[in-house]
Amino acid sequence: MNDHQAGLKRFLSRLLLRSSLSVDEQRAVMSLPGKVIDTPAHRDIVEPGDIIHDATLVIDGIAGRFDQLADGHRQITALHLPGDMCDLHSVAVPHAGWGIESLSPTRISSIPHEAIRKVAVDYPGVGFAFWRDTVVDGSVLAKWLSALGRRSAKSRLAHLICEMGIRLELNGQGDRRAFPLPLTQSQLGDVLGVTPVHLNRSLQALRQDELVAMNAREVRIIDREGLEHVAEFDPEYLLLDRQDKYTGGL
Amino acid sequence: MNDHQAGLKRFLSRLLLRSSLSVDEQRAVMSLPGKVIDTPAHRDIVEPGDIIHDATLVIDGIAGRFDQLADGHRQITALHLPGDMCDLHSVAVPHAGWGIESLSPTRISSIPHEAIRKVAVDYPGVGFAFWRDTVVDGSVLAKWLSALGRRSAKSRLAHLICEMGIRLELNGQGDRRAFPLPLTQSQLGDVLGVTPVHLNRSLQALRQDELVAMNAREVRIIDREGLEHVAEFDPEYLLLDRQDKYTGGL
DNA sequence: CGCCGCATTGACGGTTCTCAACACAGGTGG
DNA sequence: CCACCTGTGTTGAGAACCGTCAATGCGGCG
Repeated sequence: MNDHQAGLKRFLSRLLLRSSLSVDEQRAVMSLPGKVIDTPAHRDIVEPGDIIHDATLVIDGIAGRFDQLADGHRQITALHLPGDMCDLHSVAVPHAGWGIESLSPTRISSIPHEAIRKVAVDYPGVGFAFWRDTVVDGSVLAKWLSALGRRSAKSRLAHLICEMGIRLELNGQGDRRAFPLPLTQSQLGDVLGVTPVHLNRSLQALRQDELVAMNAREVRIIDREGLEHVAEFDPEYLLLDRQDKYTGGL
Repeated sequence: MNDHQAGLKRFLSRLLLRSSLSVDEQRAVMSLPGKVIDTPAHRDIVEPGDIIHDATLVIDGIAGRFDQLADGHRQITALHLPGDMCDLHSVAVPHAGWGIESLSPTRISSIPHEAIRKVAVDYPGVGFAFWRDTVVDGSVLAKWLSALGRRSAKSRLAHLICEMGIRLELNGQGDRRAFPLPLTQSQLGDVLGVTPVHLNRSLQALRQDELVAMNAREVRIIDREGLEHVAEFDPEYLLLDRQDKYTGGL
């Protein structure tokens, strides 16, 4: 199995987490074409304002969706792990108001919108799974918005660490108590809406409380329960159960 | 035409803004069933955690989607105007992690998911329009996230006022310089992630700068250009143009 | 070795929160 | 008609959170 197919397989697993797909439907997803591209860290994969014709599937590394302000400051609005289709929503809305950047060295597969659309139309169950995947993306976005509006930086950082643990565990990259997270403090600040300096201080507060030990490469959670308490973390918003049990199989 | 149909018509206009639909497809949307319900202000229409079987179409008034914290504080994550389907995404994900509340006295129509799903499957173009509508919702969410992370309260308030002007103008409720906005300062604070006290002070700053005059019922923008400058407002994220020109008509 | 990006620390200032008080309008019951 | 109540808007003072600026240390890499 080549890298592109390995990425598709992870993407398919992600879909199957929330949607039932028949063998035919699964085969249709697995037969999507794509071109593998390697990028170093800190590169823009999609520039804000582009009109795009291909979706970006993360095979390895971490990518970020961001919004850019006039002064050049960035707010990262989503983190994308291996198996995530960064901009599945771009299939419906090709005019990118956002950008995508590689946060760590990243291997991606570029998949033509046209092929994705054809699968969605030919297999309504897959189309529904795509729609649902977009909704999951929005659910995470809403939770981040709520955290940014109502929680302290320390609590937001704890929340993000809890979330990344669950998502990476699902991907088979470590488990929820210890996992790789190759992000700089500056990038974490761009996610959480704080400056690098303040992120550093928030992190030290978590270390001081003996909740977590982490560096630029990996996270070790010392007291998961305590961390979840600081974060008020409830993984429900990640929608980890089958959603189609309520929708007549679609 | 009854109220339910009037609401559907506005919803259809919203879809047509971004997606082309054939006469048959439009008729399918207009034939969706629904039950009209009136609610006073400050009522929960959907409780967080519910499993829901009907989507909520706003016919009149303003509704808000919110996330609730352990201490009872709310963060409003979306505002829904007449013609908006509050929780179209619930068709794909019926397990609500969010809640919906009426912010002003509101008339809604409750539309069975089942009917919406059937239309989406029978008419792939409509299904695609639904998906696209969900993406627009996410685009606004991302812009709000970015504002919350990177802008001052004053700038965020200015941004929200600019956005509401455009959205209400599209609805035929006033124009972008003067429009009804029946929200309390406390509710605006819940949208912008600030306390009512600080929202009041941010608003006074805008009044001081002679940018806007507003009360609990309506907004009059005195200097739209100045306001957009404070907000760094660019309406692109509202995706007001036809998106299907890039997607082969879907 | 020297360079560069990143983590860390300190001092200071601005933004926003909390707590508290008061004004005002609309609605309700006497 | 008036007294009262409640929700909302407004203002002030002090504290907590977070940003800015600046300097230092540290590790990887040429």
